[in-house]
Amino acid sequence: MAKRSRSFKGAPGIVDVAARAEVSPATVSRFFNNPDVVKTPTRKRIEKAANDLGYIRDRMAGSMHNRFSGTIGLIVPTIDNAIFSELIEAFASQLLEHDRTMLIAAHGYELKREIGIVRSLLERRIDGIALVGQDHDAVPMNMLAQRNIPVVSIWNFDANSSIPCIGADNFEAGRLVAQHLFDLGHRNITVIFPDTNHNDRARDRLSGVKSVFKSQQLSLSHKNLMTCPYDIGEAKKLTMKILQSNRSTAVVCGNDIISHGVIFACQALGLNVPQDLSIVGIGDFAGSAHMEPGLTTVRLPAKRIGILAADTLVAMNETGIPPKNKHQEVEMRFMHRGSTAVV
Amino acid sequence: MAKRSRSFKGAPGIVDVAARAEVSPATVSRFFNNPDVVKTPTRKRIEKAANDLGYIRDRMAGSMHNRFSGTIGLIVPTIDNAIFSELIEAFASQLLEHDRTMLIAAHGYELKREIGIVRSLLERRIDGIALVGQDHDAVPMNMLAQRNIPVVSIWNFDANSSIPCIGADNFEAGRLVAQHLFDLGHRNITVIFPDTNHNDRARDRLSGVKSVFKSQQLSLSHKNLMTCPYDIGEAKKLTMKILQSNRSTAVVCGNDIISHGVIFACQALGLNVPQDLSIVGIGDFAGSAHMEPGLTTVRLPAKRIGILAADTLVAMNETGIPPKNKHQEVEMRFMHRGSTAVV
DNA sequence: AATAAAAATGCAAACGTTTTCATTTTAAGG
DNA sequence: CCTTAAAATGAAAACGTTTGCATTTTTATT
Repeated sequence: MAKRSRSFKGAPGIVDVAARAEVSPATVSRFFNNPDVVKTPTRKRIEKAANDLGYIRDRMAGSMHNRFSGTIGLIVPTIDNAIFSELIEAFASQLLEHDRTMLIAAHGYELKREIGIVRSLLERRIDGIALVGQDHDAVPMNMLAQRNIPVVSIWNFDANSSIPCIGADNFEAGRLVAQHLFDLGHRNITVIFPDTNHNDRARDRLSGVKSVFKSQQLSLSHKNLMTCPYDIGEAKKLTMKILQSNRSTAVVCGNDIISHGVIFACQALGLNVPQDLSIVGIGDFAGSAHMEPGLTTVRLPAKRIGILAADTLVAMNETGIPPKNKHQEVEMRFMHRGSTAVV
Repeated sequence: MAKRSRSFKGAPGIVDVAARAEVSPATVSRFFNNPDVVKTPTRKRIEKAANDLGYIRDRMAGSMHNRFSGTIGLIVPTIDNAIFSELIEAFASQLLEHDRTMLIAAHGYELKREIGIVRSLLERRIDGIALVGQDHDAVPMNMLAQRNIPVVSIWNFDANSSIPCIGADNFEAGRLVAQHLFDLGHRNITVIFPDTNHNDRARDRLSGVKSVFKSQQLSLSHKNLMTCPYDIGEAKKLTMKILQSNRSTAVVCGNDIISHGVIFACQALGLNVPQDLSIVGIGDFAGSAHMEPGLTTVRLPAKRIGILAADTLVAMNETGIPPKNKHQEVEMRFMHRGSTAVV
């Protein structure tokens, strides 16, 4: 029986391949990492040997030298929600293009959980990490900084962010939808937003909405500003309750999820959208374009953000460190659909 | 300057902690992996040293001995879709409970891509992997088998599956919704399903539907069996086209996504659901319960599947290998909501 | 208090690669 | 065909842990 160092574990190692190809392990390593430095005939032999043996390299072992693991982390508030799924998919696919893989975790909108997650990712030696938003605990940020791990903040654009960011201008998104309603003549407007604590995206959007109210000399009181979780059912329930006493002509929702709930609530109550009530969302998730009526909203290019984030992170650890353009803004698009009309 | 072997890289290593705590690296290692074998005072010293230094262990280095990396893979057809997001989130969270992390990738319903993905995951030394469905290319399955990597098939229950599986009886799901329509008196039924090639879930559901047709002596012809991708917009478009010439009283959809599209199509055409058309889906995704009308469907416990899958995989590499109950069936629930009515 | 057994710790050899440096082979130039 | 430079390969030392074995310390027993 030939010399098969690792065979008892079931898998051949680089030395097995080397032996079979009659070269040194070093050359096999080069074959995989830097193919053009090995002569063609040798290359062929190694390739054949590797195939015959079904060799799969152990990047982990390699990473002990490399300092790079080929794995990049992504932390999102939640996976189980249309909001981020497009982003996640795009990020993962683009990483695959770069021969990297994604390690993902969700903190469920509890920023404190991020510290444990970051630690766990760090223990697995990630080469970089993408974090949603700008609000983060100092502890994990320090862990990352101390280790010089490339970090990007995604989703929200902030020209003053200390770490590189890739995202859309959420203030502007909020401004756009609110202004749209005012332009249609609405003056009695209800605003339904998620909790803005530890959530810069929602906070910025709300600021944008408020800026329009202010410019119109209107007040946004407690009575017409409601808080609602990221859940269609909750949004629907809440809306059905407030619509009994509330005579608004329009609703601004902090995101499309809430909008869906509001629209369903109207349908349940027999209200006509947009004749009886105009509704706007932010995000343009799957379904928003096709529901009836179509939801007027702002399209945030989640896919593009995911791709840019992946590219940026990979570039950060391939080149030196910080990316040329530290703050990358992606364009939004206002989508005027059937859920809004003149008052 | 103290001896800091790895410090130039920015991060302290186990020997730095050992030096500071005045013990050997071996003891520090034990402190982390098997705390109860180290005496309390020593433990305290190590803990303090590790904290002072901000030490984060390098599991990768440890995995060179361990054979376990603490990382588990999940391959799904798609991330960007309500179908699997609940599953993914549950799987990831449960793994975190077990101090593992998830490596995830999507093949976009192209089974051939699974081979590259599996290879990539294997190179990262996953401890186990969960695959959606039973239809898989032989190549990746062999790679996994050769290496003795625990594998579970999730989503679909199949009592004869050669690998462990955790899922629901999709045949029964199809049977349930079709039978429901027949029980309501429907005889002219359109069936809209995703492509069943390389998709055992859809295939089994369709078989279930067909079994009802057969038992009712009805035929399911080309004319009333349509294929449609997993996309609300496509489903809506298709439905709007076929509803012009088609006088069915009910539609069976292969999944809730398609159902949503069908319902929106009806609303766009001014048809009343369920009076003019009854609609059933399968899955019970986010939104199905709250849309108007609520969608009659079958609830597949995605969360439970995710948790069970995580637990099973972890158990598989903690105990010996194969789980006690190789085939785990999770219960479904038929959800009768507003989208169906007597003809 | 002495001895045996058990518990805690240390030493040093792995784990499977990559990489530096040295050596051999090939190609180029005259 | 010989010399020199360049290209290809090999030998061996890392990388940061874990772990088997040996050694020391503690606890229990008489």
